Amino acid sequence: MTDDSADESDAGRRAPLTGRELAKALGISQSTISRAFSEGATISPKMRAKVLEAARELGYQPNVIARSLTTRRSGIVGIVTANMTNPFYVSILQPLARRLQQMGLQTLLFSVPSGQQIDSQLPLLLQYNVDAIVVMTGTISAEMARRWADAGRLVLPFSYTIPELDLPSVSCDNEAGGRAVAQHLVQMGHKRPAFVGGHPHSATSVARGRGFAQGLEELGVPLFGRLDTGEYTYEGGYAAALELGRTRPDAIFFADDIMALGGMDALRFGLGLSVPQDISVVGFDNIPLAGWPTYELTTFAQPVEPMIEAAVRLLTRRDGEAVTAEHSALLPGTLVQRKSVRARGR
Amino acid sequence: MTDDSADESDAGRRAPLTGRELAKALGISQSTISRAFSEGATISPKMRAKVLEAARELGYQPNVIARSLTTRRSGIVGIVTANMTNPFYVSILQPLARRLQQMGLQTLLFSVPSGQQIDSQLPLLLQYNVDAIVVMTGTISAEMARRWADAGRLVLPFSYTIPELDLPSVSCDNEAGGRAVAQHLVQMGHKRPAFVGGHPHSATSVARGRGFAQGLEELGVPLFGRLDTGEYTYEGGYAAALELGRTRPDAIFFADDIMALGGMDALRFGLGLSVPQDISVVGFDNIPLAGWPTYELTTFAQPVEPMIEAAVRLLTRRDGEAVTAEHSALLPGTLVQRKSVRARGR
DNA sequence: TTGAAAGCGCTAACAC
DNA sequence: GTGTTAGCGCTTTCAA
Repeated sequence: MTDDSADESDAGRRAPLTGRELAKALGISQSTISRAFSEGATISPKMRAKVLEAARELGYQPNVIARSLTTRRSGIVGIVTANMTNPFYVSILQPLARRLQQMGLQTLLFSVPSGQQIDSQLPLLLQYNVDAIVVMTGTISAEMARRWADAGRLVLPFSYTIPELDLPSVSCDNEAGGRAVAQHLVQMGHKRPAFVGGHPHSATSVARGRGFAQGLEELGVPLFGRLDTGEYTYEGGYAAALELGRTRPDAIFFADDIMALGGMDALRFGLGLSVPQDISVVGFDNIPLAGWPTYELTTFAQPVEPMIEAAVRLLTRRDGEAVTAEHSALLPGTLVQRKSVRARGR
Repeated sequence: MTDDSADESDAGRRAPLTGRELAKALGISQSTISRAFSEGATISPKMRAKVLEAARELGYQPNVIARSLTTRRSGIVGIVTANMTNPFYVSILQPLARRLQQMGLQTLLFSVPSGQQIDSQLPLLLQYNVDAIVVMTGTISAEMARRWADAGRLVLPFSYTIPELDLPSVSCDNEAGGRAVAQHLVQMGHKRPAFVGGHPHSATSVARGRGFAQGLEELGVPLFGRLDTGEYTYEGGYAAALELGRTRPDAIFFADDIMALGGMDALRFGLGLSVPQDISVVGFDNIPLAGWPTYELTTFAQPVEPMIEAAVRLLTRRDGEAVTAEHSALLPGTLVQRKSVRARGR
């Protein structure tokens, strides 16, 4: 490569300052520099102040890559996600990344093709000495999960659970949510409530559906119909509503908002029905779109803030404390009533 | 730390295999292992096959952290973003991350508070030996940009430009887009077209507005009104439309879709106007929402796929080839006509 | 409390 | 082609 800077001082190309260089400049040893930057190291306050001062002045920052080579921790959290077309995940991702940053952790985004097992990709993340992974989607094999746990790494399913594995997880109380929706619909006089689920094997969808069905049963109202779209998308909700709507339920509970919005559009534009006059619609998540005036979707809100805080707490635990399924956070959500549900005459 | 595993074989906690261990197992030198995993290294095909075979069998993978310590490249691309509530950025982020993964690059997500200078955060990224950063938002000082360039790192503004700096960028031809919208609206007989911009100093907003104004001028139609929301949000668009709508333009061009959707809702629900009967609305980006039946928004589509490909091409350049502003990709978009624009009688 | 020295797992000259 | 050797910039014993 031809370098057109003549001078040897070479103001530009300068690599970042190393600890050794800073040490030399201060006439001390490199390990003292290291100690100045380590939390509980044995170093006099005076010396530390001096080092930090000089570091700030000369623009020295420890190289985290080199550090993680010895400590075997990188300060990086991997976030595994598939379906980012779903606004709910986005509304998680951004604040989660920001909170982690505040805690001095970085976020490695890992996107897997929807519905795919994430196992094959994980060794790659392990190579990066990723401290933990937050899994927002997909399944992970028991063996791979154990490999991570054994390496002292946390695998944290977020907003869903993998029932077979002894993993801590952070999620909303989906079953209670489904039940709350059932109670609300019955209370509003609905007689023919239907349910639209996502992927039929996803624990999330199952829990919401079960809570809903049980809630109805407890109140003596039969579940009028049920359909699984296979995936949480606008299009999936649209198609499901088109099919289910023809059977004339008086309310449909969708397992998430994005499907509910697709469903509302299908009912309105595909079937010519009016929401909520002809049929009530309820969603789950409470994404920003749900509050827009065109939709005014009644929905069960996931407690996003507390969920993120719970995740951050688990992710910033010090080593040595094993984190097991017992540390899971199952947080309560709240029903947000808007205008997509209407009282039915009795 | 107390270790409660009695046996010394210690089946669980086993650290990943190192290159040296693999070498010993094969009775060869560690550098041969390294060569087997390096693209253009001088190693016999036979030996390489043998090593890779053994590696697969024993589950060895090179430690990328250690590698990046010597090579000073990490295989990580930082993506700096602020406003992820905007679906457009999301629709970029996911495919971009996935394409980079395919190329063997990882994505470090970096979220900065909206509107903030990103300079302060960049040294942190540099610490991670991030090879390049894709900047989707915010501004960066000339000095910081130079520091990165000097360190052989690419700073790539995506979907926007920082005019003052000699940086390559990938973006849509915003000015041409604005002009195309102007032509379309005039052609459809509009006489009082208005413009709603985002941040008044953002190059993107300025270019779209300028193209629009020039397009109108060329066709002899005066710009009826103009407003800047200060940020690209639904709420911003809503408020702007409320204000601008009262002056009775016959069309509003919003500098992006999310503002346009907010605008449509404001016109409909806030002002009781009907779109497109009373007023036409045009957006920019073509996010998925724009195609939903409630909105059917006519919009200028950014060429997302080509933009991502262009970005990936720049990001995967081999070192040594300096990448300057001349390598910028300014890609043409297309007007997507839906139902939010209606012909006006002459 | 500080310094010296070893090593984390790899790449890259340099020999052979 | 392959082995040897010297680092990359840190953390962490071990002495002093």
